[in-house]
Amino acid sequence: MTWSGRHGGHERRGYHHGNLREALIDAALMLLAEKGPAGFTIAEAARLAGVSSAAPYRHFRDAEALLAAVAERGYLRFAAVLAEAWNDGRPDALRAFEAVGRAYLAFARSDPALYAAMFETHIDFNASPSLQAAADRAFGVLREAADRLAAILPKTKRPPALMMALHIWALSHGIASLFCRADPSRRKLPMSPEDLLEAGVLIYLQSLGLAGGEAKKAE
Amino acid sequence: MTWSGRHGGHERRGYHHGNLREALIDAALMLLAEKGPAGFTIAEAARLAGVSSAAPYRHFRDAEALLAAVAERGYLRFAAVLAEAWNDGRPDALRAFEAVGRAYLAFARSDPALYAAMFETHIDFNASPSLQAAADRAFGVLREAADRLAAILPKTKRPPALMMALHIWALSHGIASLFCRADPSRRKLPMSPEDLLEAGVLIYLQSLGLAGGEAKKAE
DNA sequence: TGTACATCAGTGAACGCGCGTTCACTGATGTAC
DNA sequence: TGTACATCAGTGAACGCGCGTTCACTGATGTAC
Repeated sequence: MTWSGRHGGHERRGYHHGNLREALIDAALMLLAEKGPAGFTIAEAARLAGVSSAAPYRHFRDAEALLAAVAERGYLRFAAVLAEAWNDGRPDALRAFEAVGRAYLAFARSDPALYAAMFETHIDFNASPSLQAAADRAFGVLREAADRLAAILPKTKRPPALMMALHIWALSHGIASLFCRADPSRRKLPMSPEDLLEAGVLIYLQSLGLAGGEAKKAE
Repeated sequence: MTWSGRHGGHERRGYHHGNLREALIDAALMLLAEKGPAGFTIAEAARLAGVSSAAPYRHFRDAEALLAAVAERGYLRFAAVLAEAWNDGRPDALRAFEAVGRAYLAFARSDPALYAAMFETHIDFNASPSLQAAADRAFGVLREAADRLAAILPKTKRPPALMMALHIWALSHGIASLFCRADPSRRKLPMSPEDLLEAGVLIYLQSLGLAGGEAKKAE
């Protein structure tokens, strides 16, 4: 496949690319998807973007900086996707919460390279405040949802909302990373990852006294 | 004992290395720990093992084959560690189950490079039957533990044991991979990963009707 | 309005380097007789 | 028991290649006046 240097409707006009930074992030993403983190090089990203191998250095100090930019974009999109699914807790906290879970898996599934760049690359979050902020924003959606859900649980059984958020995050990430991959390293599963996650979350929430009509019977 | 021990095992003795295959796996592991999957090369593994750069090709077709051998060793050790913690369900299923959880995290924590080679490298399990078997053996311990645990749950609330095993596996893996890393990409946590996992498992099992008694959640 | 100029994003050639891989070879080991 | 020989795990030199990075440069753009 050829990549003539066009990006998002911006026509390549000649000497100046116009949007090279974004084009390089796109290119890096394609390489990650194709060859994994080990097969990614700055030189090839430049080639994909249609510029000389020296050009990327105008925008990124080194390969790590480019990958951090990829991850940052990933977290921003991730936060947006989760927030949209949460929809401010509508129609009710539980259903919105489950929509968030499905959105989580859908994201990992539809863009595995991006997800891997976010969670499998060993990035130093401390090195980039904006990356840290983007990641925090994504987790913030989960945290907010857990808060709202905790509020409707009976007080006697209510655990710290932060812990709930961490449990749900870990379970979602575990399922995504074990069962949602596109490559042959994915584990086989006798059910859909979405069903597995939803069942797990329901069992978990029942224990916390979620009064969900048929979801829980009097003990 | 003579001045040159013949069966030292790790002693280089001249033209023939004697244990190069294992030495290369060791070397690969060190490199993975130091530089991550992207920084690993066959040439450097050979250098670390003290042989010429052509020598590894007597044992491994390419870098991927070496990494698969690393992962296979990892799964074998993992299975052994988990089986030891399970201890055939002693003293009782619940306590043994929690010991397995702790052993899971301890493994990920004490040997993050090995854990990463097993779960973050995108290996094709289908390409190597022995690798597949080793991985199956590790999951088999979890599966067996879930079976035994399910047996003591009230029939009305008992879910398929396979699903239980998958939930626990995903939760453990999620916590390990998010919060047990040794590098700066690890997320901060207001509690120990072990406590987080134990609390999550307890909440989950309570919902399945695990008889209360000692299984109280922390307030 | 036109023009001179500063700024900046790109070029392309160059460099040293280390990797993957092949090759004919060589030294050690085990074994048949 | 000794010896001849097959086998095999290593050597070391060689090669082509592509990467990372630097450098002086050049073309395009925006703007002050």
